[in-house]
Amino acid sequence: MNRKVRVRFAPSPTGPLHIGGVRTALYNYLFARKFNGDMLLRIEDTDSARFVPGAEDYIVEALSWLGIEIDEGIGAKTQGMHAPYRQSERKPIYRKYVDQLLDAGLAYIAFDTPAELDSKRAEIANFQYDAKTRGIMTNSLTITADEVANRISNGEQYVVRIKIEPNEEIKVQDLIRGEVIINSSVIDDKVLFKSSDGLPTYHMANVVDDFLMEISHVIRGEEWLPSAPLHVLLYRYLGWTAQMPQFAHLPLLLKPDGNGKLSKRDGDRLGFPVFPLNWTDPKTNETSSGYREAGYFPEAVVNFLSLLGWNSGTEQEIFSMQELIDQFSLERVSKSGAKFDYEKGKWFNHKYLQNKPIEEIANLFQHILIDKGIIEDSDKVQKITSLVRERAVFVNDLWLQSSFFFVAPTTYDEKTVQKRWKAETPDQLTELCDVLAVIDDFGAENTEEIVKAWITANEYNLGAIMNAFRLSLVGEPKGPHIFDITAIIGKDETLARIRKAISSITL
RNA sequence: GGCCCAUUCGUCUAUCGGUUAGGACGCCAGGUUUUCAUCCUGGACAGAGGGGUUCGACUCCCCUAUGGGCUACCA
Repeated sequence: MNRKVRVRFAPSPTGPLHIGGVRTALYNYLFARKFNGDMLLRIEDTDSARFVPGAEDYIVEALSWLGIEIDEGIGAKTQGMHAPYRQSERKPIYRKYVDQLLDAGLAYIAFDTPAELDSKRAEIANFQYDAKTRGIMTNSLTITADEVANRISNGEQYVVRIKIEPNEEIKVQDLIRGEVIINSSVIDDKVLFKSSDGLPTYHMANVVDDFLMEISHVIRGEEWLPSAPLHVLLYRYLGWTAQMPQFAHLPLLLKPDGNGKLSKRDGDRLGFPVFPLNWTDPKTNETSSGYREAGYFPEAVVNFLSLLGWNSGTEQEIFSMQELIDQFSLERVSKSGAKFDYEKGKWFNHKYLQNKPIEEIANLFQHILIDKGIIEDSDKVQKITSLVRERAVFVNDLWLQSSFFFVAPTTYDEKTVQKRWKAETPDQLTELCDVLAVIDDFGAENTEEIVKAWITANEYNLGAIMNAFRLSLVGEPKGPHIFDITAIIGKDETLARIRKAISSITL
């Protein structure tokens, strides 16, 4: 089939977009771009009870942050020819197709209340509303047309159910899994439409919209695989088999430990984000952390996610969005669920932090400094950044790695004092101050040369001097090359720190 | 319970009947270093089990086990 590739990401606005949803959106996007197709964003808000304010904006913002561009629908520059793209706003569209099924005898009206259904389920083990049981239920198949009309005109609520013929092998061609066959007897007469709000359910709305929006490929999570045969049937009942999209069901993202689908709880429990952006639940005020606020680069998140369930077949690990687009294929999506490995996610961010231009990283760091009330010229910030960035995973780590450049230590690491601060240390450091005080060129190389010559001349222990020196400057046994530090903080500050250490460290 | 999907190092994965089963994260060791980290080098670590098919199975088939998903007037 040679039709234009059109895919959609169709989340339900019931809360923040889960990271698994992000991956689904990403794969849709990569597929669309690869084949010069269209990426649509449609909001599936047919369940008015579960609507959460702000969720839709969140979805749009998250995709935008990640660089997943929407060509058509919600969040697109121009809405597109199939507007509206919010199912609640498409309400008038669906009724016609529901009636079409009803008129053809492929669906029927049912009056059973939720309470009645519950009691049936309690009464009959494994109760399923289907060919075997619909005869004992209250519906247009068991009561007269007059009574149906009567009940409706009396304002009684009803649903429309699909009438599934039993004992038929329904085949679903899945681009990732191959042919999946399900016997129609195990599918129940799903509700397609509810009179209470005049809206279709997911299954109906999904099929109707995918048809009307000319969707060519449905790429969605594996949790939809069991209902795919129902959708196939719906396309057939509606007479749209020829236009039916191709299906691809993605493997799920699993918990890092143990088993099961990755959930919000796991993030809280294991201490990593499962959402792209921070989110505050409008009802409970509960907040969930996001990758963006945790300091991730969107490119790193995209790269990380792209490899959770797909691989290029090469040994390449770092991919730009364009490289992903060029190399992506559904055939190379794996079939089994992928456990979410947060450590690897950090590794990706580390890589991106190293590979980005130093100016860009320094600029981000400068904003962090400003937030802390530290004003430094960008030249100096860039120098410091280049000294410490290789040890940072996130931009925020730069502060942890370099705060001593900006703020003199006020305490000295106890263990290091024990190990490095000897009885003779104060005298030696006082001597060091004298040596440093007369250096004109305080550049790293020159200072190092002079200090080392002094150490050699006096036959001091290099390690002993240097470690005490470091402790004075940093307060901890960490940090870059000592003379890179002294060069940046300058002679006066260096001397002040040594003197302060001498006066405050007592054995 | 029923139905569906899946199963290679701890994790993400390569392998599309013949390989010393490869890479990456993590882990361990060594090296670099005045410290910590980075980095470099090396190492340990895998085909769930049982039957077939085949000259030959990680690869194909079946069974079992295990894991996951679905089973709503939720998506």
